[in-house]
This record gives sequence, C-alpha cells and structure tokens, in this order.
Amino acid sequence: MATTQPTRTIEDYLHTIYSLQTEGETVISARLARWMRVTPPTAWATVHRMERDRLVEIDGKKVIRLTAKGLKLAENVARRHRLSERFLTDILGLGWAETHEEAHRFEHGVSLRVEERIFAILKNPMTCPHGSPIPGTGAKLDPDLVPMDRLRKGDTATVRFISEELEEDPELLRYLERGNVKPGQEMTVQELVPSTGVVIIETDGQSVSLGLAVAAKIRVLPSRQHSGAAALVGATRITD
Amino acid sequence: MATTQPTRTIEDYLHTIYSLQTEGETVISARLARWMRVTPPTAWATVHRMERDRLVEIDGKKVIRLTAKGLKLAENVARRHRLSERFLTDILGLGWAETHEEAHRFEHGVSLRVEERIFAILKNPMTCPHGSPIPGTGAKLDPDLVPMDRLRKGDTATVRFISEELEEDPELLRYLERGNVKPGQEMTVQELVPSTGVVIIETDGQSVSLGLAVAAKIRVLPSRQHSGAAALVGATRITD
DNA sequence: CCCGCGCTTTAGTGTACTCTAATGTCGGAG
DNA sequence: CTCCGACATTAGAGTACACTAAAGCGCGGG
Repeated sequence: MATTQPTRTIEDYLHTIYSLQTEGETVISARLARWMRVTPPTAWATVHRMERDRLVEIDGKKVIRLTAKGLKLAENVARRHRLSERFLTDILGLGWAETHEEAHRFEHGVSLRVEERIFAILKNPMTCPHGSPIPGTGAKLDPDLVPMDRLRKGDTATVRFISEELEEDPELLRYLERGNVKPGQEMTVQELVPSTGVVIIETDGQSVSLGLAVAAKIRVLPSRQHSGAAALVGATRITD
Repeated sequence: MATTQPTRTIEDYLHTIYSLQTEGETVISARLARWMRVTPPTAWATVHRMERDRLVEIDGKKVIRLTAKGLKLAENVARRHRLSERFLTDILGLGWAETHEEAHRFEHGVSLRVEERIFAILKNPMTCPHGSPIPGTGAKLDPDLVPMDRLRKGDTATVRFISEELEEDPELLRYLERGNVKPGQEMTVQELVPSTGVVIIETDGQSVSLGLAVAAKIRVLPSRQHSGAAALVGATRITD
C-alpha cells in the first residue's frame, strides 16, 4: 500500500508542489521539471509514481494536485523546511540568502523528535525568514497581501513574503538581501512602468531595481492604497 | 574519476568501516553486512563499488581497509556524526540513548558551513557523548584505556568509551543509561567470571550486569591496577 | 486551415542499491 | 582426510531515479 516513508526525491517534489499550490500557481509536470532541474521525462515519471502511490492526482488538463495524503506529507516537509530555515538563521547564524539552500539539505535530517525540540527552542515561530507560514502553527498567508508588481508609483508598503520559487536562485536572494528586500521592510515604489519590465523601489534610502516577474513573486502589505491594486486580477501567468 | 559526492549509503559504509578500523577490529564484508543490516551480496557489491572508486582496498585475506581518499571522507562523516550527537544532546536535549540513532539521520543534513557553526556553538568539543573522539579536533582514543572485560573483581575504573558498535542497539543503550554506564562514571567490578559470560559492576551504588561481549566494547581507565590487564592480549574475536 | 511551439509521453539506457537462490572456497574440528 | 560452517561470489531480478532521442498532441497565430 506504499505506506513506506517517501524518498528524498519524493519529499522534494511534494514540497515544490505544495509551494506552488499554496501560492496559487498551476502545477504541471514541465514546471516541476524546471524547478527540480531534471528533464521532462524524469519529472513525468516521478509524478506518475506519485500518482500511483496516491500522493497526487492529475486531471484532464494535466494539472497536478496533492491528495489528502500527499498534502499531509507535504505539509510535514514544508514545516521541517521552514523551521530549519528559522533555526539556521536564528540559532546557527547563517545568512538570510544561504539559509534556503542549506535548509533544503538540513530538513531531510530532521526527525519528528528533533523537529519538536527545534520548535521549542525557537519558541514556536510562525513563519520562515522569507515569510512563508510554517504549517501546523495555524499561520496563514495574509490574504490582504498584494504582489509587488500590482503597486503603483508612489505607493508605500511593507514587504511580507518572498516566494519559495525565488529562493531557488541564491544570487537573487543575495541581491534582495543587499537591497533590504526582506519581510518587515518598509518600501516605496519609485518607478513602475510595465512596458519596461522593471520596478524600482526604495528601501531605507536604497534604490533597488527588480524585474516585474520577480516583483510578482514578492508580496507586500500596502500602507497607503493609492488605488488600482485590485485591477489586474486574473492575469495568471506561467512564467516559471 | 568518481569525484562525485558519496551517496548516503556510501557515507554509511565509510563511517562503519572507519569505526571498526579505529577500534582495532578486522573489517570484512560479512561483518559490514550484519552492521548495515543488508544481505551479504548487497554488502559485497557495495564494497566493490567502493573499491572501484578507490575508497577502500581489499587484501588477499579479504580484509577491507580505507585508502587515503576513503579515510578523508570517512573522517568527515564521523566528525559530522559525533558532532551531531553532541549537538543533539547538549543543545536540543535529546537523551543519551536516542542520540546515536537520531544523529545517524541528522548527520547527512549537515553541510560544511553548518558543521562549522555547530562546532563554534558547542565550543569545539573533543568527543561525542559516548566517548568517541571527534576527528579534526586532534583528540585520540587514550591508549591507556582497557576493555572492561579485562578488569578483575574489585578493580575500580572510570568509564570512558562506548563502542559505536554497541550504539547500534538502542535497547542496550537505554540499559546502559539507566545503569549510569556512561563516560566519566566511576565503577567497581563486583563479579567477573569468564565462564559465566557475565560481568557485574557497581556504579553509584547501582549493580549492573553485562555480557562479556558487551563489556569488551566498553573501555575504561583503571584507577587501581590490580594486575592482569595485559594478560589476555591478542584474544581477537570476530563476534559482531 | 495548417503550422509551430510548448508540453506530454514512449522507448531505450544506465547506475545505485536492494533482494533471493545457488555455488565456490577455505580452514578448523573431528 | 574429510566434512561443516562461515564467508565470498555469481546469477537473476526488481525499484527508484536519472538521461537522450523521438514521437504525439493541442492550441494560438498566421
């Protein structure tokens, strides 16, 4: 009945699918292939093993969705990952940009017992250092958050959430760290012209330029709602 | 040239071979098979992959020895393992008996960076909680230590070292923990009659019975040398 | 309406690691 | 000297995960 512990590979897929799914993205095999850095046939085969083991379902449009069983396992992986990130930064003192990569390795070594201890030592944290809620704590992504690319020139907001998709790129993370683009940071939009594909924001007096695809995966809580935050709803994009 | 990172399996074999080798035991394939809980053909194939990759050499008597390359990797695994044990007991508060098992999982998640941080937080520990020296710290197993089964009735000694071979059995470890048979503990031999196969010792007023095969893998520093500690040299045994 | 591009899927390989079943080998006990 | 038992080894098989090469498929634009 495949009640065996998922392998490391399967845990990674579960985590990725969970991330995309909770961030409201459409999960298809090709996207997983890119994220996992494997070829499409490899991802396809793995996803189909997961379907066989009732971890996911694949609908007529090839969209992959976690089953209840898969969700449970995925939440567990995500919890260990995000908790590991907190642990690595808060207790071991690793940098904000390194921690995702390190946690990706670290999380697989964390058993239930160790997880509980780390939780206790950290005093039950609710989110990872990049703003993702830690499953099991009751924390949810604030629905009032807005993708940064929906802001307009002059808008002020607080950075709250960096997508785990962006975390896959350490160079980008270092760039964001240098620019203070981290949860809790106040920011103001200096320029945002869709046709240029660039948004320029100001954080603590620093000017930081971001591509719109990147800005779309950073969520902020607006302070002064200029106006149009709700205008562009439904502009779904599968950019990877 | 197989400069790839060793797999988890290979790391485990390296660690086991390293443990046996540094404790002065003869390493053969059958023994590895028992320790790793796999069948002899599996262990054989794995060891031969390791030979192919120049991690070990196998002599005419089928004895397996680490090459310089294998030793380097094995020391790294052992360091991460023993350091993890210290970390899990000292920082996370896991029990002395659980920690080996947990560390076995945990160690694979520890990168060089994380290893360095843990070292720093623990203030450069020299040994694991069971007395094994942590490679890279310069610590060595004290050559004055004596296997507990070499003592005689009435001898007093201090427990210093529990073999990693014994650590594979959590039940035994819990028994030892309850009986205070841990590094640093003073003890006196109450009974030791080889023909009975049992040694009875006293620790903090507690009486603890151990099989001689187990006692042989616990090393102590004698306080009063009654006499015959050097008598039985060379009684090599491959008991597992 | 057809074509191409992105996605899916099949086919064929290869390595690591595991098993069972069976055979070869060697040394010590009788 | 022979036979048994422990160990080594070969043979045959299966799963997970990775790849390349090559089709198939469906939809949006010309």
